[in-house]
Amino acid sequence: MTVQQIKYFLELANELHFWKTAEKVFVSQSTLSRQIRSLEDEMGIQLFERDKRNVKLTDAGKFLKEHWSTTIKELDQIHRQAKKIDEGMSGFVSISYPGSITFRFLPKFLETLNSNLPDLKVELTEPTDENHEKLLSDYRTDIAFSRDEISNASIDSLKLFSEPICLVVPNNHWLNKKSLKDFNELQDEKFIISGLHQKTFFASLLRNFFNKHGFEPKTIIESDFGGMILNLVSKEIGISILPLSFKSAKVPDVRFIELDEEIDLYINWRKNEPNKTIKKVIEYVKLV
Amino acid sequence: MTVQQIKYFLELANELHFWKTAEKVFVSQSTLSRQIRSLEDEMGIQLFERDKRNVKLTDAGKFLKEHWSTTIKELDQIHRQAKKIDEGMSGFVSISYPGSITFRFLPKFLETLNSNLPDLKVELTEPTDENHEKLLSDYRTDIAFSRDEISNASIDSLKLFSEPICLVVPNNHWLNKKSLKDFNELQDEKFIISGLHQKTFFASLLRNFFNKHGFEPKTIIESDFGGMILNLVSKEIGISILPLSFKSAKVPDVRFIELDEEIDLYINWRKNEPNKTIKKVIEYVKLV
DNA sequence: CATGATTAATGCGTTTTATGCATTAGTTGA
DNA sequence: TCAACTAATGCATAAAACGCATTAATCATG
Repeated sequence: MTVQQIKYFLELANELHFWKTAEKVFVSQSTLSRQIRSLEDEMGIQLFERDKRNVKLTDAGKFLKEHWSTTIKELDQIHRQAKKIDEGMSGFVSISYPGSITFRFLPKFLETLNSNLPDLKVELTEPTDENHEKLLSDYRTDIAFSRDEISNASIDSLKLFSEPICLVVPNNHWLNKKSLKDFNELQDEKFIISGLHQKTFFASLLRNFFNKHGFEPKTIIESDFGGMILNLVSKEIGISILPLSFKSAKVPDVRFIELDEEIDLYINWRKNEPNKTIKKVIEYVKLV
Repeated sequence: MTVQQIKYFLELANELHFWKTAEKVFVSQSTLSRQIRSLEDEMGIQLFERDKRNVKLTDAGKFLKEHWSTTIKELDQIHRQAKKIDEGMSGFVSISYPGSITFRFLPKFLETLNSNLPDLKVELTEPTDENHEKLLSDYRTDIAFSRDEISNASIDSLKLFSEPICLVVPNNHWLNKKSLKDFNELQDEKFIISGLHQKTFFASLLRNFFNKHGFEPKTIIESDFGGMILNLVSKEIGISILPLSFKSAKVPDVRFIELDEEIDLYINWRKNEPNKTIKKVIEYVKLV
């Protein structure tokens, strides 16, 4: 049994047509036919019911389609990770991060990393709705920066720093730290913030913050993208609340007013990570 | 890449000696050498560091040893289950059960099953320390009878029946239902029961029961095996507490005195089980 | 109902890969 | 330095993979 045969099977299970599948996997129809037959013989299990016209999965075939799909995905991830280990400092590492560190922490860290490990490639992803635990356990990322702390027995976490969250206002806005006595003074302001119904950590933090101050913002634009938000604020379309890190984006005509709330940044990685390159990258993170 | 190559790799990873491994997997040393080299070339990963004398796993090799071990075990389980589905009513089903149903429910059920599905083989296991969830999710069992209810999102459970737990005493023992006013009357009795420190459900039930009656038994023999316990009681070595099902064992010179506590029996199976034979067996269980 | 279109299975020749015997080449230990 | 041990390789043979051409079975259509 070869991994290739399993992949032929999975493709045929989707397509249920030998000719079409053969084209898709770049072999002749007769080769595909024989490979599937060979697989059935070796396992002693009939995978498809078929005649000259119809191809159908058997019950066992349906079962294997489901489970082999998972297994092949896992194998691909394992092999990719093994390749990463083999390549070491000349390979690559996957890092996921929240948008809010785009302008300060992350560039500094990547600069440090590049100086010390110039041959190491970095794959950056800014996940939108996957959770970090799954990204790490599936080897889709090797290091996950997050704003919330992850409590999971198979993941190690470390808090890197805290920073204030800020009101973000246009330069000539009437508001400054000294003049803000009560949040209800802002009830006429237009807000450009994350949708408060969302499940992200930052949305949750905003909900808690507003509840604490007994305040309900008038949201006119919902967005998660800090760069976009900063630009809209500078054009005086509305005001926002973002972590102080965004100040480093140096968008003109925008002021940051620190609030009495802080937000953290955590680094997370798989417990007992065997990959020495990832371990070294984590050490460099701690140095930033 | 073939499954066989991965198995060669895993065996060599354990043995770290080509000649010895080749013997174990029934191929020549040169075949093994070429198969491992072929695997390394195809993956573009060095798995072993070796010269003419020493064989050592690389870091990537160590990683793959760990993960491929798991993957191969899963594949074997998947294939076994697929075979089971393919064979249907002429195949086999795995059932795990607690010892306490050996003498009544289980024989009746197996009789029913054999009458209706005479070509179906049944594999019975009485697990000692594995938990049912894992046995089911790993396809090591298809149906798990348990005394405790399993709350798990991927397992369906059904309560089959309740029965009293009983004091089990020798025939000529002074004790009977009417004469037992207070459990402390038994403080001089010698008990033959499960070790109360154990993590089994029945041990837990016994602990709770004794605590409720403010009683601490004088345990002289710790055993989980009902058959053994019954024999020892009949020889007047001590008394015990067991579910009423054991009465059907018809061990002579033993009496069962029902207590005011009941114990349940549950049947558990994988949620959304695709195997029609297992589904049918579950239906027969409900008929008993 | 006959015929043509469609498609999975199979015959056959060629190419590629796997296998094991024999041998080489490198690494120790005495 | 030499012998013992063992992974890698040369080589001949067997087995498997592959694709072209064809067969055989299943419909849809006229």
